[in-house]
Amino acid sequence: MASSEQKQAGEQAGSKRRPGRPRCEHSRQATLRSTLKLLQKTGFADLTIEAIAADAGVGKATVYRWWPNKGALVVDAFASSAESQLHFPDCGSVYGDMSLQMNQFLRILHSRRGRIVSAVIAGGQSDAELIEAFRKRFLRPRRQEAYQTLRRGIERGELPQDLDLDLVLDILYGAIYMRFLIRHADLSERYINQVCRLVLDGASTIGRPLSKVKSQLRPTNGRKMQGALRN
Amino acid sequence: MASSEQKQAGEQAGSKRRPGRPRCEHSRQATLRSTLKLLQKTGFADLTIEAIAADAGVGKATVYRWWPNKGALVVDAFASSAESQLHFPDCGSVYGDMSLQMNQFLRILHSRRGRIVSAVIAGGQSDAELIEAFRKRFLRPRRQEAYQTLRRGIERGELPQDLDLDLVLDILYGAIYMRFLIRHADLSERYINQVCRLVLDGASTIGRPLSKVKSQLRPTNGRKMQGALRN
Amino acid sequence: MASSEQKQAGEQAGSKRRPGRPRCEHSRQATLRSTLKLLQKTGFADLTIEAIAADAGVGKATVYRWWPNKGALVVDAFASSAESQLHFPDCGSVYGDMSLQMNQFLRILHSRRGRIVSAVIAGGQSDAELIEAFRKRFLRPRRQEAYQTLRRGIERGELPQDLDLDLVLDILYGAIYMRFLIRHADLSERYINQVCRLVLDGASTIGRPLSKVKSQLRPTNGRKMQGALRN
Amino acid sequence: MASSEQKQAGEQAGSKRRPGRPRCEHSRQATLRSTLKLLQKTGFADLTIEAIAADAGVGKATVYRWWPNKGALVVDAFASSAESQLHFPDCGSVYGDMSLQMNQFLRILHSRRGRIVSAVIAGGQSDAELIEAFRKRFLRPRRQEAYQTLRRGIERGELPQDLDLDLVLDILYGAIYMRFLIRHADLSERYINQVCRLVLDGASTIGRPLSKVKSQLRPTNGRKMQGALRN
DNA sequence: ACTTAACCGAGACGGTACGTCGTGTCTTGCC
DNA sequence: GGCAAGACACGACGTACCGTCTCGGTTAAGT
Repeated sequence: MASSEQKQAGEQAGSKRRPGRPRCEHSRQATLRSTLKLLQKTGFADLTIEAIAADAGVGKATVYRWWPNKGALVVDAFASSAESQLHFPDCGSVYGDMSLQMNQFLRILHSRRGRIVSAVIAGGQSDAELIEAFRKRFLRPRRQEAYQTLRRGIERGELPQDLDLDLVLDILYGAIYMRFLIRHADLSERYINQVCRLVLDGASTIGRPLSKVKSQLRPTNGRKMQGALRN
Repeated sequence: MASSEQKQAGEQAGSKRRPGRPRCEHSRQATLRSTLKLLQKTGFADLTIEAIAADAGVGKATVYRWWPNKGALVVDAFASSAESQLHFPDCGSVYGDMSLQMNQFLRILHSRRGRIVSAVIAGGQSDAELIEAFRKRFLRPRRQEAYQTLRRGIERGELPQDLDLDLVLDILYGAIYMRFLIRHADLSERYINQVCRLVLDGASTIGRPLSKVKSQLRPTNGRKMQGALRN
Repeated sequence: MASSEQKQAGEQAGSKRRPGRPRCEHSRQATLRSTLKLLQKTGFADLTIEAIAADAGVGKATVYRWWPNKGALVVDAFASSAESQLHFPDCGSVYGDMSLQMNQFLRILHSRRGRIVSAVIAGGQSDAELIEAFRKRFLRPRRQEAYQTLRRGIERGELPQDLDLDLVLDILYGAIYMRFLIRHADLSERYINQVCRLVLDGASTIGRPLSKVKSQLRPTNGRKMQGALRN
Repeated sequence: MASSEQKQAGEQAGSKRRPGRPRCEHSRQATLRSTLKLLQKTGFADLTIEAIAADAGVGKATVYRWWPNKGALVVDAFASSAESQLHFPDCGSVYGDMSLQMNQFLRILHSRRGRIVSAVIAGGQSDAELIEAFRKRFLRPRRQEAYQTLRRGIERGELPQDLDLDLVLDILYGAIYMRFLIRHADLSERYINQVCRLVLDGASTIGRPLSKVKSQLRPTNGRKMQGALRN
């Protein structure tokens, strides 16, 4: 994926311009633009290079020259659309910060960009580079900021010190992704707030990684485990 | 999707056989079997109906006669294979039952059939009928059982009476789906147990739907109003 | 072709009715009727057994039970439509009789049955039985009568005694078939009259078979042949 | 039909190449060659584009890009193979020239290419474009030459000046086509010579169009009005 | 009246070819 | 040498008929 980046890096490394006409920036952007546009209409599986090239007024060979396959192109297009960074405020409570942040995410999912997110995740199920790009360009940056939010909560004493941050964030966001992808129930602001409250409340008491917890991991008998529910 | 079911249901409803030669059950099962077999090798996008028909020794038209598209076929195959695999035991505690069931699910996801789950969800992002079939044939039946598990917990007093069951289940399973689909962190037994503990613990205290909290329909019930319950 | 005939003959030969339900005459006629109907719309190549069966409200297997292939069915249908025998008058001159007879034929070709004639000839190009049936059921009966017409002309002295009748008839009717099949020029009554006159005039002088003619068949030199044109 | 010709003509007319890769002449000829080859084995109805493409080592889409249907392809193949085969010589007499040319045609019909002629005429009975292509690519060019042959005969005085050339040619060739297509009698060299003699003899005396006969435009010519000329 | 056997309609079956579409590669002439 | 245009070999698509095969039901002759 993102082959254009690599090739440009190659140019700079040689410190000498390649001969011939340099690549046409206009074509590149038209291609990315058309990719996003069509992706919102048709989904990843039905997206065709042919249609993108036609829509962009670009030769098919030009597309293949710069992107090795559909996934790489979609990744590039997706990354180039990461326009407005999300705002992670500090409003004094983990619940407030997280629910605000998650509601921003919700609005993205409900916007036209949401179709692209689902398309990228869908495509990523059969294209390792595509899902990797999704993680690197979309998930990770957001998560870095979410870490800060949770750490502030720990400092404030709202959350235990040895909290497994990824655990909490996967639970929180997993609840969103689930309804977003499977669409079996309403993905509303209210739902997000409920998720937030339940998970953060659970985290505030027992959210530490099990490795540091004294109790058994897997009780040999379900009956005996009953009492262990409260750790 | 799942057209064979519907047509057969139609027969039974009319209580009178349709005229003409009845469908060949042998072909149906050979088709489903080949679908599963090939899906484990190639992934959803590269799976072709042509290959399925050839592998099953079945005419292509026969496949199209009973399944409108690749997705419906895959869902049918998946559902028919996974139907009797996931049990919700009663071992005396919500945590025990849920973590056991979720670990069963985990094993499916990690088996070769896991590819099928991700394929169906991926395909469903651009095919409404496909994701609907996934919900109807796979998600919903299991969820019915999960409701029972949670209700037993309520009866035992482990969970509050007015708990929003779907909320809890979406949080629990969302955490699994997230790591399964985005693959950014290890989807281990340990992870599942942690999720289970955190979420059920959170649920045991504050997981009631807000609407019921505000209306206070049944004040005689032993519910404890949380001070933190706002928004 | 015409397998139904053969089977019925078989019944009679055994002088004992076969057990079981006898064949349904209604289905047979509906099939033939639909064959003619569709043949007028689509031509031989595009005619399908499936469409015939559907149009006739008859099972496909019933068609195959009684006719081994499309050609045989078309032959039967064509033969069953040989309703009105042509009228071969005796009006005192070969020209008068033949032109009248050919004009009757012209009207058939221009009617809806004309499409069937062309379809049968077309189909006959890749189905020996079909063209044989055309000869036997359509061409031969007409030719028998045409022989009479020409023989009357010979008796009257209008045509030479040793005239090759088939030669003359093939020239006369060939001119019609050519324009009918290739459709490069108008196939009109006037054209037929012209053909008739030219050919019969030619026949009246030199139409004897060459075997009885003294002159060389193939002159070794074209120059010398010039005078031989008049025999 | 014959689309390649037209498109190439279009190029030349615009005197400017179309953009994009030009068509591959090698593929075109391989396709035509395979068409002829297979047509001699299987007949028109059983000929498949799929087999042609496979035999020619050509993509099926490439065939469809240049020929709209099987018929057009067959006509193109036939025309391109028969173009330089039929010569109208000038050996000093109409009879000599015509019989020689008709015998050349006879040899074609009796060769393996004869199957192609009958296939095209057969296909043309349910495909107007196919028979039109046959006329344009095969019949018309040859007829132009035949006109010359007959006109030479007129100049030499062998045939009357106001002879209807198409009438004579349709009678001559119709006799061939009839036996060729209906196959009810031997289509031999002897037959052709007989036809030739009879028809040309008939033409030499009365083959003028009736319209011109009645108007009597040029009474100086040595035409003998026939008493039998009525209707 | 009952059995028997062949008929019938409907339509599913394994196939084959259809004509279309998208893939990724290639060849042009222009820039 | 990049670029658009578009032809190319390839392969899967979803459809239409082929000729065969079950089905349940019908129709008569022979018991």
